[in-house]
Amino acid sequence: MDRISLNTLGQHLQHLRTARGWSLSYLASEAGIAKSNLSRLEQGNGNPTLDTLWRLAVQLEVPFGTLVAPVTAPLDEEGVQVQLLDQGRDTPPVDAYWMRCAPWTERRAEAHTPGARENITVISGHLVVGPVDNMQIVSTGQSTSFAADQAHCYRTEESWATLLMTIVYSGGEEPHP
Amino acid sequence: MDRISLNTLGQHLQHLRTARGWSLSYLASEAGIAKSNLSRLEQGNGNPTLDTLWRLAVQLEVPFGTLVAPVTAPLDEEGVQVQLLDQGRDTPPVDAYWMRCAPWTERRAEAHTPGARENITVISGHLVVGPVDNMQIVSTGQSTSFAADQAHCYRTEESWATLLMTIVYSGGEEPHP
DNA sequence: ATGGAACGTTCGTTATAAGGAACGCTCGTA
DNA sequence: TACGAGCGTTCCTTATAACGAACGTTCCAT
Repeated sequence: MDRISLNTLGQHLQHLRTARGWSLSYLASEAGIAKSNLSRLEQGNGNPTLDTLWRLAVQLEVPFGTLVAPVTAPLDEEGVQVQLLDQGRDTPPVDAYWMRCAPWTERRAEAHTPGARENITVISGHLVVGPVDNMQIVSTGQSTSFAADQAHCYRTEESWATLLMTIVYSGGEEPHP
Repeated sequence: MDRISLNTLGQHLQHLRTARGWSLSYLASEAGIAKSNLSRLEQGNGNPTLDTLWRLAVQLEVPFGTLVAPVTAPLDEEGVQVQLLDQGRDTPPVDAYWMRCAPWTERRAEAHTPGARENITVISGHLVVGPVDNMQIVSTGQSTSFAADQAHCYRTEESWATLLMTIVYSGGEEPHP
């Protein structure tokens, strides 16, 4: 938990509150917390408990994660943004990601667990993706699927690319043994 | 914040931890919190700070809200939750959705614009989906694709189903003319 | 002008979440 | 059998989040 996250939480809280035309005192009172508490949070200091967050989320009628969720995906490593969307823990386990790549970038990924497969659907732009010895071009709206239990790679050309990716771990094996 | 929420948080934490085959001591140490703290949380007592929740979410590689999410998320009247994830406005335009369906529910959808296709990837559970005269079963981790310029349908059986869906509008036609 | 009410902030106090050192327990292993 | 390593739990202590009563503002209504 760093200062940046706390700042975004504060800004987010204040935005949600003022968007409703509510005063700080009013929100604090309705949520059942001290206004000094809320004041500190909006300033980006403090480290609220789950109880406090919960009361605020209920009062603002906002899904819980929204209070803390960064405005945009924060991770930018070499022009690639990745955000975990959801995880399925049935058999097989499935991880779902949203991913955005800048033009002319390449992201290499190590092999996942044996039998794992990846599924790609391109939302905008196009990219070249797959096992390093068998990469394919995937255009806007298209999907592809490949074995991910070997080194693989995502590469963009002249345009940005946005895509959904799922990793399917075979036969109920755990992704993080 | 009531006792029930704390219990579900505890159960959720414990499930995520054991699913990875991690010991309580290990997770606490990796996340940088005292194991007494984690122990208390898993028992459904305590009221963690955002810092503590954050460290656990990062270590478990779980989206933040997931830790706290209620067992039964709010559903619309038909037992189906839909959330727009992203929109691509290249050619062709693409809409990306996350979708969750309760057991034994059926959602009918009208035809989209001519040439539109839908792409489904199942994250957990399984469902029967496609044009009403040609529906297919799709299991966890699998994908399918079908013409969406005719009436189509999503149907679950005995289990919940979570999926990613993309709608691809053909030839640059706008989804909402 | 002047009182009152509401606003957001600051500060000392109190409640409590997090930390850390025990404990009893179950395993393998010598 | 005895030992050590690791497990999860239970205390007690310490750090700190939440509270509540101030405070200085602003802005109306008197």
